Amino acid sequence: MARRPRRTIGLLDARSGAILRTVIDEYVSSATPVSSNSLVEHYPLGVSSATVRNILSDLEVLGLLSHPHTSAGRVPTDAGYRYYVQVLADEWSLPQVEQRMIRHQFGQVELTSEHWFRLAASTLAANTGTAGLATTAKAEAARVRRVDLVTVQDRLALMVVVFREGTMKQTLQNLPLDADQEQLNRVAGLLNVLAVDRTAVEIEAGLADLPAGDEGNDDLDLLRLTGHALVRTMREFDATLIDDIFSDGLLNVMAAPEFDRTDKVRQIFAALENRVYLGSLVESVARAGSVQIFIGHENQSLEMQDVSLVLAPYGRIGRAVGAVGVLGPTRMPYAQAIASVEFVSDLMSELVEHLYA
Amino acid sequence: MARRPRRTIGLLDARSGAILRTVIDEYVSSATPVSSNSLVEHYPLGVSSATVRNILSDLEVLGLLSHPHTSAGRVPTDAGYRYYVQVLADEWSLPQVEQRMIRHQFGQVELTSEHWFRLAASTLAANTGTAGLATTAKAEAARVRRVDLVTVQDRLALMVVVFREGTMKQTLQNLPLDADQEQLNRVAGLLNVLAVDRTAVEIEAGLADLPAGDEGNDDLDLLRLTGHALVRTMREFDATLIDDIFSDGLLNVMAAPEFDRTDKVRQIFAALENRVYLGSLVESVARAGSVQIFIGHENQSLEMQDVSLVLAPYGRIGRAVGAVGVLGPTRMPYAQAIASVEFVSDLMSELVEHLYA
DNA sequence: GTTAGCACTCGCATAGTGAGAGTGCTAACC
DNA sequence: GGTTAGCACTCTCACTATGCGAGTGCTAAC
Repeated sequence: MARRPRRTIGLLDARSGAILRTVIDEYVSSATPVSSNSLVEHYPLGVSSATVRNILSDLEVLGLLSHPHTSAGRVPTDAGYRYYVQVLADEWSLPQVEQRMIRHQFGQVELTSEHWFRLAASTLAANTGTAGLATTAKAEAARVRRVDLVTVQDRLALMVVVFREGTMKQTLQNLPLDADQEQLNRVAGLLNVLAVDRTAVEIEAGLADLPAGDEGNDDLDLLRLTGHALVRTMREFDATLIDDIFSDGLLNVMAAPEFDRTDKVRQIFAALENRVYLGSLVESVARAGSVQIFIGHENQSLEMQDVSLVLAPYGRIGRAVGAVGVLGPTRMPYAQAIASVEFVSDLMSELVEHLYA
Repeated sequence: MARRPRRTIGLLDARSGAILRTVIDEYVSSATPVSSNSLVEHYPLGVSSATVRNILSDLEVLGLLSHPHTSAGRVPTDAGYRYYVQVLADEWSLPQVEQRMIRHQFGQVELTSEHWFRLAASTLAANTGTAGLATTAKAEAARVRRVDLVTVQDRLALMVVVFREGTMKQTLQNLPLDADQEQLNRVAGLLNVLAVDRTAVEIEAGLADLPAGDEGNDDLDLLRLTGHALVRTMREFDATLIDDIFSDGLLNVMAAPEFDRTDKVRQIFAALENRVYLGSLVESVARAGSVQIFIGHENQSLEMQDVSLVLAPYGRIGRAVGAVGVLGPTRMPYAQAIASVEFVSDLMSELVEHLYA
């Protein structure tokens, strides 16, 4: 339907765009299909409901809106939301007061990465009314910051590894001989020389270069043993897509009317447990290097067809990278979500920066 | 209604007890109200449905069964389940094959407490069709197994604490002066002398006994600083009721017909987030020293009125204690749940035993 | 291009109905 | 006295019918 030329935004002329935006804003806040009447009543559109109906009908033909049934109002489609976030959404940023408050909270909390993740998730949840997510930061290949060996029993030692990315792992290690803490300290010293700042591959190479034979040397034997255990631990860690994921506000999402039936809720939880898919999302967000939005059917994962994700990477691209974001119904306040996620991811990046000299 | 004396089990005569048990078994597996007819059809009771009806009616008067409405069958009440677990439930134990398989799995998994918790939770979930839970072990007052200090930046150090109970904590620590790793190693050595095997209170006392003044001594200053940070960390840890809780099989529970409405599901999650109440349960289970069952309304917590918990402590009473258990609808296979929880708690106790010389 | 007017569609709430399930009671039976 | 057959009674559930209200889509006039 060609109309007189107007300023167009994206594919739509200004008026159609404005109406689409209004429909989405209205639907996001009310959760009920939006009728032409309610639009002309609540917004100063300057046209009659009949005209609005014509436009709504056009938007439906374009696949941006849909119709639950004949006598119902309009509901945005995934494509509609996509157009909205791409073209229409007003720039929105967290109020300065909010920003200061969040910064303050991150300053107040104990200097522990776990606290940061939790705080990031809960901040996002609170600011968007959806579920907040935060994954731990991971590098392609983890590098050791420090290894320690602690006696537990005569022939059992605890190996504690701290990675440069901030995560820790502990494993128990059976020893072939009695070793006291003093000896373990010596071995740990050697192990640190071999391992600090190195990846699994590099450490393995270093182990191969150790003087061979020399069976009598207990320290060297223990070094080999614990070194290989360390490499195994690191391999396992490297193979993990997401080490840990923190979430908050899932109860928010459950309260949304689109999740009144339990099977929908189950999908969300199944989705969150699908580390493979989430891992691929985090990876793609890290590659993109900026906030990414996955709306409903755009998600490959079957469990995610009814939810949207807004994710942003944090950390240093190429080194340790994680993601923060929100998960909610496709009917989500995208502008706020994007702004909040961007803000928190910047904040997390600053914090991670601290952990690298 | 006095009848001729019979062998009575608990308060009920043998026949009434048998019928109550049958009703519960049937209801647990079918999830639909049990009618007098279905009982006489499916079980060799040797009496007519009319007689069964009389007995059911008596059991209802006693408050052990209830009636959704006139023309519906009977449903057990919380009191009915209580009587069942107390008096009626058949002894049940995990089949030997199961037991061996589970033992094997615990042997296969990497020697990391986190893996054990996850395995415990998933084992319980799989064996009972409900949600499996496992909390980390905690002592009244944590004792240090090892402390380490790692340089991060010139004036920023990472403190890694391993507790005897197996948990680890890490915090960042701002330093008043530049300190290289060598110096931190020296300080950490002193800190370990002061802290190993000690509680927060004891370490604080030790710090107070340090030679005063002597401002020029950097090592001593750092020792004081990190020592107090350590005490703070431990205090916070001691104040936490449950350090961490692992769960698995929540999707199982959601699939149960009693949780078809989302608001019921929300209650479960709210309940799991209620660390205070869960902590009090773990404590009471630890005090009791054996498996405890909390059925529906017996729970103080409002969110738990529709669920039952079967919990058992593991670890060494008086030292590190945690709990494993299952959470599900009150309509739960109690006998299996009790046996599974007991078995897994014994297994976890064995494993924890390993961590103490 | 816009708008008033109106017919049309469809969901939803309400009421009514019949079938079916299961109980509770009574009177007879052993 | 306990047990049982028989039957009336109650209540839910599924199904159908009905009317209302909401909202659209179309048409003809502006």
